[in-house]
Parts: sequence; structure tokens; C-alpha cells
Amino acid sequence: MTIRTRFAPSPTGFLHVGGARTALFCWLHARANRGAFILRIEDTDLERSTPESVQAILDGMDWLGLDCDEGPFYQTQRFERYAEVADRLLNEDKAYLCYCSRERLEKLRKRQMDAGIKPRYDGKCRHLESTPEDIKPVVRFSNPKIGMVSFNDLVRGRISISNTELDDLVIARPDGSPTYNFTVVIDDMDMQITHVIRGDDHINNTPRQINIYQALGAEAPVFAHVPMILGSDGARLSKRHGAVGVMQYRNDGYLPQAVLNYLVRLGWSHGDQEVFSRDEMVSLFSIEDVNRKAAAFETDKLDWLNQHYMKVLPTAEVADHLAWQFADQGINPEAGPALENVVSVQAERVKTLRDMAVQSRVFFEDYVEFDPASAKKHLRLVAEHPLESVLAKLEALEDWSVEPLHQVIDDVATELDLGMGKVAQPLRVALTGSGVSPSIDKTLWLMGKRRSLDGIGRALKFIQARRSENVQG
RNA sequence: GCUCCCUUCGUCUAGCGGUCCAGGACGCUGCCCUCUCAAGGCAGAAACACGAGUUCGAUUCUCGUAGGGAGCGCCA
Repeated sequence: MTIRTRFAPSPTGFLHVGGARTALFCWLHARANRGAFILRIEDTDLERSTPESVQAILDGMDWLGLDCDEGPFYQTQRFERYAEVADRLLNEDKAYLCYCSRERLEKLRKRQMDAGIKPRYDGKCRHLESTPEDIKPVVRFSNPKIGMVSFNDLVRGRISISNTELDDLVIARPDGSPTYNFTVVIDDMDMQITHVIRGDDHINNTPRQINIYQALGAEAPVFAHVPMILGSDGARLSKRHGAVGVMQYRNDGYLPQAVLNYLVRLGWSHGDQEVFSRDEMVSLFSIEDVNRKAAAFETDKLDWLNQHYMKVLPTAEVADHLAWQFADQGINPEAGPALENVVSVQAERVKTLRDMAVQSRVFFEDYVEFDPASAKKHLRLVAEHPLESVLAKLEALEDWSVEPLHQVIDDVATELDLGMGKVAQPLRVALTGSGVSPSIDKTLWLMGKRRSLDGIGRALKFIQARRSENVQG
């Protein structure tokens, strides 16, 4: 039998990292077993579901490269099917109509809580003599009263629960709309899902779903409950932890490869290996190797992976992602060096593509003014001669590439009997306006001849102005 | 309250009874390299929640305790 997995988000917001990791595990399990990955949108909550959220989820999946083989299917388009199955259960006496008011249910719940027992429906309407005329009933599933439900979870092992802990859950509301535990079962059954991989917040739902499968005469799929992702404070990941939407990571300058790699290592491992290409993930992944413990999301390691991928991925590929950041930062990529060159120089200096864009702006736009501290420290009178010397040599230089540029600086330092720092630092400030930039030869290279010469000219003027001040003072 | 689940360095994890005075990675600290910042190299600090069993032997198996999480909806 071919393996079929599904990812079934409800469209009430963007795709967050927890959902993304669940989706990744589902996708991997399908791909690793040459099976099918199905996407199903659980949009039965008409109040909270929005088309924007559907799109946001699709965008997130797309960005991560989690392609599905079937779907997306929408539950709202399957209402007839749910109603049909509910009727069947009703006819077979495996479900019944319940006329209990919410008020009665409230009281019941409270009484049970007070008595120290688990609140559950008492089955009042299970064998009703007469049916009230004026109340629209809900449909309840007749859960078995005795026995145990037991299943072998692929990540947790055997999980058992007594039927006495379960109650007759509502499967259809008065208006006929189905509820969650009912729709998942029918969908997974109809879509022939073999492996249900989902968050461990669903563990408690599983036994009652298994009972529904049995009532339907269907075989339950294999379950695998993966742990939740916690925020860095140890609490369950939520909106207040900031960038939990997957697309936010794109905006913040992370590569999808890095996010994927980070996510897969959160709860799953393969020996001591830390870096996995997509192909490696597929060939090495096994759902049974997933950890049981909830994991905390730490950005430090994501940063490291992101930089790693910026360094090792083909520069052209990284450059494509960098282009997005340039657009986002309002920097014209045409006004400077090729983005591939920027990547090759900057990758080892920044953690994110956004930082790369921000710190590369100076190669595309003239800086506005010198950083005061750097200028004060390095654009001194003693720097005038070295800068003039560099300027003269650069003007004459025809091959504007790293090697010869390095040679120029070297020559000036030797000729003037100065350390590299005495030449490079003033030059750096002249070129970029600040005291921090890539190595001086590469800075010149990215800067280009025109912008470099202009910068040195500005620095020289600055120094001259400073001298006249000194003379006056 | 009840039921279910979880528990190795700060964090992610390896470990599937002896190979563990517990290994890797991120982060952190120090040193080296060095034109700034990085990157890189080397070194270092840092963990089996606790208590009983089982066993010749427990990080590894069982049971308790403590702590954490989830569920108990006409939400998904």
C-alpha cells in the first residue's frame, strides 16, 4: 500500500513555524516512502476562516518548497458528504439526536468539576422516549461505554485510554454543520490517508476518532504525534514570540533552506549530523526517529544555519533571494556591483540577507556623511599623503579586480613605510564613510572605480578642511 | 479537579544495560590569525530532575515523587 500523508491546517492565520514543521514532517514521510502528500484546508469554522489565511498558508508552503501531490481540498466543499455519513450513523443507531440545552450542559459540567471528576456528557438523550418539537437537536456519536482504546503511536509508542474517559461527542450542530473530530475522520478515511502526522495536542482526540473509524467500519490510519515547539522562554510558541509566521522569516532575510534545516533538526536527528540538504532529509528521514520532547525555538542556531547556507549555496541562488531584500530596502541593484559579487564578499560577514542588503547599500548609493567618530579617528593629517598616493595609483589602474587592488594598497604601505592599517583604515572611511567594511581590497572592488575615487576625493577635502581649522585655531 | 503526554549541557540533540568520570552542534569564554568587522583555526566551561526498585552492572528497564505540557467545546 502506498503511503499517504496529509497536512490539514485551519486557515485562521498565517503558517506558523509549528505548523510548518508538522507539514515538513508529513511531506518528508511521504517523500521518504515514495508516497503522496495531500493538503487539506480545514475551514469548517466559518467565523474564523479567511481566504487571506488560505493564501498565506499556500504562500508559506510554496516558499519552503513543500509541494503537495493532491489538493488543496476544502472541507467546506464536502458538507454533503459529512451529512450523509452522519445520517448513516443515525440510521445504524451509532449516533443519536440530542436536545440538551447549553445551559444544562454548563450545569452538568460544573457539577462534575465540583465533584472532582472529568466533565463529560451524561448520555441523557441517548435513549429518549419522546422528542421535543421546538428544539433543533445536535447529533451525538454513541461512544462505546466499556473497553479500552489503544493505538501504537509512531513517536510515542503505545497509548491507551479507557472508554469511560470518553463521552458522546457532538458530530453535527443544529444547523447540520459538522464538527472537527467528525470531519477529520471522514476526510482521512475518504482520502485514504495511511499516516496521520500532527501536533501532540491531538493525542487526546485520537481515541475518540478511532472509535468513529470503528463505527464506520473503517480501519484507522497509523498515528504519529509530534511534539510542540516552544518559544525561547519555554512557553508554547505564540504570537507574542514575534516572527512565528513563516513568511516573516523570508522578510527578515532567512533562506528557506536554513529554515527547513533548522526545523527538521528541531525534534528529529540523524546521529551528529547538523546540515541536511533537501535530498538528504528525504533519504534519511524516519518518523520514528522524531523526539518525544517539546523543543524550544532558538534563533541563534537558525542564524548560524542561515549564514552557513549563504556561504555554501551557489552565489547566483543566494543573489536571487538578496534581490528581494534589495527591493524591500529600496536599493537599486542596478546602481552597483553584481549581486553575486556582493554575496561572495558579504556572506561570511552577516547572519541574514536583510543585514547583507543593509550593509551593502554603500556599494550602490553614495554615503551621506562620514561617521563622526571614524572620521575623527582616521581622517587625520597623517592620512593625507597615503590617500593621495592611493588615489594616484588607483586612477592609473586599469584592471579593477581584487588582486591588483590589493597590490596597490600593499605598494603604498611599503613605499611609505607604513603598516597596512595606516593605509587601509583611512581609505575605508574614505570609501564607505565608516570604520567597518569588508577587507579593503574587496571593498574597493565592490565599490567600483568611480565611487572609490570620489570617496577618496571627499576624504581629502575633509582633511584639508580640518587643516585650515587647525591653522585658524 | 480528572485523563493523557513529556523530563541528558543555557538551547537543539547523540545515547537504544557495560564502549559514558556522557559525544556533537549553536551560543558563551580564552588564545591564534588579522587593514576594521566578520569568517576561520585551536582550547575551555557547561547536562543524565529526584527517590526507590530490577540487574553482577543503570543515562538506558519498572514504579513512585517533583516539575512542565496538552485535552476535558455545538474551535480546529
